[in-house]
Amino acid sequence: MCGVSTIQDVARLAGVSPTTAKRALRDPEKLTPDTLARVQAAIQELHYEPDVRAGSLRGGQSRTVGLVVASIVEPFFAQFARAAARHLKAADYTLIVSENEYSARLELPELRRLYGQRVAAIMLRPGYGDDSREYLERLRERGLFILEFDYAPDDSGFPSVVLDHTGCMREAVAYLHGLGHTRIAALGTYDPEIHPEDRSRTFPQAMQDRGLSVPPDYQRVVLLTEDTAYNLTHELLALPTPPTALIALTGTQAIGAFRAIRERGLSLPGDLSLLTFDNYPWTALVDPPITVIEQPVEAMAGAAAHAVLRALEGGFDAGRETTPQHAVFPGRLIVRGSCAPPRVPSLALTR
Amino acid sequence: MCGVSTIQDVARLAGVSPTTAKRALRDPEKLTPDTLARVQAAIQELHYEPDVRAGSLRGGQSRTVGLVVASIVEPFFAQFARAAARHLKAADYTLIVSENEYSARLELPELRRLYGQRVAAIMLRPGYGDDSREYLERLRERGLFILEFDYAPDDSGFPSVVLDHTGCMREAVAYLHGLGHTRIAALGTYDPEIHPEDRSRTFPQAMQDRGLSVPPDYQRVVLLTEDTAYNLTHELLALPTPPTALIALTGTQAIGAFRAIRERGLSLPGDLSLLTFDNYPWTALVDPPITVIEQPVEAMAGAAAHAVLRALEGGFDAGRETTPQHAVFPGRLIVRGSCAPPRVPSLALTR
DNA sequence: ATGATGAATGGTCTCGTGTCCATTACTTAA
DNA sequence: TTAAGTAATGGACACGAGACCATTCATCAT
Repeated sequence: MCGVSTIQDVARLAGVSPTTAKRALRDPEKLTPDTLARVQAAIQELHYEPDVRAGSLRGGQSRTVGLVVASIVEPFFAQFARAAARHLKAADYTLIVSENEYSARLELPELRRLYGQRVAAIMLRPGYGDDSREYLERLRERGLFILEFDYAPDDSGFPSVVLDHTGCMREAVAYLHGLGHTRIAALGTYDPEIHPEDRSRTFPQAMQDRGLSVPPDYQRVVLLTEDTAYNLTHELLALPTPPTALIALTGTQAIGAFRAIRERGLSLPGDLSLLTFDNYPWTALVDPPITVIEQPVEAMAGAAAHAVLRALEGGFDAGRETTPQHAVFPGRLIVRGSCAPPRVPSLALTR
Repeated sequence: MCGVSTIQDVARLAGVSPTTAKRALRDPEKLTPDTLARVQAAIQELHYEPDVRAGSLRGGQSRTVGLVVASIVEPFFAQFARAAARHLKAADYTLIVSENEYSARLELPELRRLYGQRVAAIMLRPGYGDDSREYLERLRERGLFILEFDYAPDDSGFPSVVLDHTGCMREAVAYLHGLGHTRIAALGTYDPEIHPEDRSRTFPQAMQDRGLSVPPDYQRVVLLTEDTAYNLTHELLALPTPPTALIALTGTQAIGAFRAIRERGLSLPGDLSLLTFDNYPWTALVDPPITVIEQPVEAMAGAAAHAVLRALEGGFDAGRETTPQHAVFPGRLIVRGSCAPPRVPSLALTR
């Protein structure tokens, strides 16, 4: 009873050839009812389960898809992973998840590992830097379907699924400006190498569209973590002319910002306005509840999964479209209580 | 340049046999420096990456470990997955994560999928019910190392890594009782089929140890989700003699409970005390900050990963210990502001 | 009665790698 | 110089399943 049973064992027990035995699983209608029953009984008795590794060895790629997120602890990515896994599971694909911590350097070994498993496709939140860029191209040449999500570099030749970061940023700035804010800071400034990320990148433009500008001393290049958001918030609020409104780029950043704001004894929204991306449950529970921009996570994950399935299942060159598809999803501003007009009339308005 | 390159291609390019070529990867010291250099150059040029599926086909099991969590969106499990993945990655194992939503019925297909991948071991938060019990036994007979974490059924013959649920529950009850509470409710009642979970199971005993009892109308069998915690909280607080203290069994439950409490216009800790498992960042941010029991997630995940590695790497029967190891980790009560003496002197004290 | 047809089943090769054994060349001691 | 020994390299096979082609047997039309 110990040890693994193969289709050979099943065949022997049922008194048929291996070829016939596996037909019981793949084209049952091709078999005599009697034979079918005998084979099925053998499968039952031996608890036979096909070895997908051996099966996929022939065809080249496995029924496996890699998902590289920045951090599985960030609920956005966890939700994304869950939803994508559900869709892929329904098509009998297995998802392998790994993390890159927003870094292309850490991402490279993950990609190698996934390729070692001969995944059929990779869904990737690209990390910062180009360390893995070349490798991704090579994977595509090797026939893998590569899809970027959450962030897609400008020059990316891969299909992508992203939030409408630009539109969301514009809406956030418009909302805060409409309340009277002019001294607005985002928790992180764009940097092509250290912090290339579309929310921070489009923030200055969103400000300019409203006739506003970002003071140089509001511009700090940081990473997307709770601690850096915490430190950055402290630094910004200690400036001679601190911002009157803060935009956190992720829910994790919002936690750091909220902590710092509370430590400084400032009250929301009286002393300061706070707005964040990601509608996490806790954002509605704190006092005041935080105004957020919600991402359609499920929809984006579904779109990503279906793009993968279309490329893999679909005919010959379904994955080789000449122009890669770029899907952009709208965010939704949910106004709660963390934003209000600034206390002191802004000087910038009189300029 | 298109297509996948194999060790054969490398060998051909380097002008050696496949056997020699792969020695460049496995025992480089066995080769002449000259040959080694030639092969390495070929590997570089072709960007050769071994196919782990083919490699593992021979040995039976793959360098792959399955992790079945209840919900990847629950930060406890996400953290666990991250930490376990790090340890396993260091030993060159790949982690495949899947979810069972606390249900053994949903778990069974997940186990089949993992076995189809011929994972070498499975780390499992067992679901409720015995649908998959028999299958797990069979996997063990097949040589897989099975480890349970977070929850281990009484009769489980598998090694396990769990929190000291009993001790934590006792500490929670002792703390609340020490404040004067006698009408304490846990958000969920033990049921062998629907809700077998150690926190709720040991709650009545923890109460009894203090001379307290759980009123029948506080006992409701529910699932571990935000919505059920929300509904249950509403129901409990609508009782003629509602509890004066609530214990949420998970951080997700705490969100539901907090929402319901706020909706009823009750204030913490004046009208009601709330205590929860899982020290999530937001619990310190709400008003009042919530008193929690923190789990040593990283340590538990590390212990689980090392148990797996010991069983897989270690000699012949390292994984076949006669008595399975059961590791129990202590929780830590972090007192914040959500618990206080009950407003009305409890009648139970005078009984 | 015979050839054609088609259903049911079996045989063989392939995938890419690891393991084991065989072979070659080259050194060293007698 | 030769036998023994060793370092370096090559060849054959196994792993488990899928793909494709071959074979057997019964049925049916001519």
